[in-house]
Amino acid sequence: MEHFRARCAALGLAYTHQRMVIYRALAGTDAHPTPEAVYEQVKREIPAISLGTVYKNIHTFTEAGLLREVNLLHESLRLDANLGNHHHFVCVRCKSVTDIPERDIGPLHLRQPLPEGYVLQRAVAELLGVCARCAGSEDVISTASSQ
Amino acid sequence: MEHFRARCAALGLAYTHQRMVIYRALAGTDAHPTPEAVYEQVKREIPAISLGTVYKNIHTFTEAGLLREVNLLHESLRLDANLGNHHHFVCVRCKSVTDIPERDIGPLHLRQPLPEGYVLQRAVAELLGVCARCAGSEDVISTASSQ
DNA sequence: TGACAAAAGAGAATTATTATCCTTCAATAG
DNA sequence: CTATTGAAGGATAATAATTCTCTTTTGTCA
Ligand SMILES: [Mn+2]
Ligand SMILES: [Mn+2]
Ligand SMILES: [Zn+2]
Ligand SMILES: [Zn+2]
Repeated sequence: MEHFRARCAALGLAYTHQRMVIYRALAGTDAHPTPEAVYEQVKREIPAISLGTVYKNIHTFTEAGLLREVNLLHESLRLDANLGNHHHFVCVRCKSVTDIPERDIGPLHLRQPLPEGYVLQRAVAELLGVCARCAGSEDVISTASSQ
Repeated sequence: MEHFRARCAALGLAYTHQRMVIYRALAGTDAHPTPEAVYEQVKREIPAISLGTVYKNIHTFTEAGLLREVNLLHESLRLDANLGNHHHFVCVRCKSVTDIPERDIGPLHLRQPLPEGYVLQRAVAELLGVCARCAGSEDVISTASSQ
């Protein structure tokens, strides 16, 4: 766990006390906190830390692969008038959402019960990847000058 | 599709031209638009419509069950330092996210190929429901559709 | 048709996030 | 062990998304 200094070095990131405490706040919980929650936690140890520093490091860590975003689509509300059961493919590049018919994926059955007291209403698969348009127009290969 | 007037009546909602056009913009696409995108679409037909009206009706429709939010966690970025493969249970009440071990759910294998050109990177299950704390603390007996 | 609650429009306010600008500091070469 | 320097931090302004407040208009129903 205290390889953090080495991991920063390996990633070409400067090691700072702020980074260490921010990362520790995240790695030390199984909740899925907001930047604000991380900020509140870190402030207990570094009262003078800036919220901007928390945001900046969250992005740095995410780009470096030390963290993941739970919700790729958090930037804005996204709506769906299709009320039937179906799954979603989300493009990590353009954030487009494509419906996937329910029958295209095996039923999401629970092999183990949920934690005590939890009540399940619905289960959907979220497929993450790159959509056709983004895959075709990117640095994958410069064969495309379409669109 | 033009039962919309009747559906409004059944839901106790006043029928307005704005509502009809907003709903039509949503029901007429398989994209998963933002409120802004809906607003832009609707403005073509009702140039004087207010963005607030779009937001208000989106909420009204969602509460009425005519629409769904794609992203329950859009209010703020949520972070995860657990890089291993696992699934998530999201509480529709308190928005808490609980890790579900990958082995607790059958592998999400695709029975049909993705649309041409799509590249899959990762697949996760999102279980929606009510967490133990929320289920235990409220009149959650009718957990079908509340928020 | 008239009364009234609901809905729409305008714009201010709030919240989440990002950008800017200046200061401080970690890394590293000498 | 310094000096240099670009990266990182802190303060705060700016932006984007969403909600709130207030006033006017409109749909519903008697
Ligand atoms: Mn959908
Ligand atoms: Mn997780
Ligand atoms: Zn894409
Ligand atoms: Zn809950």
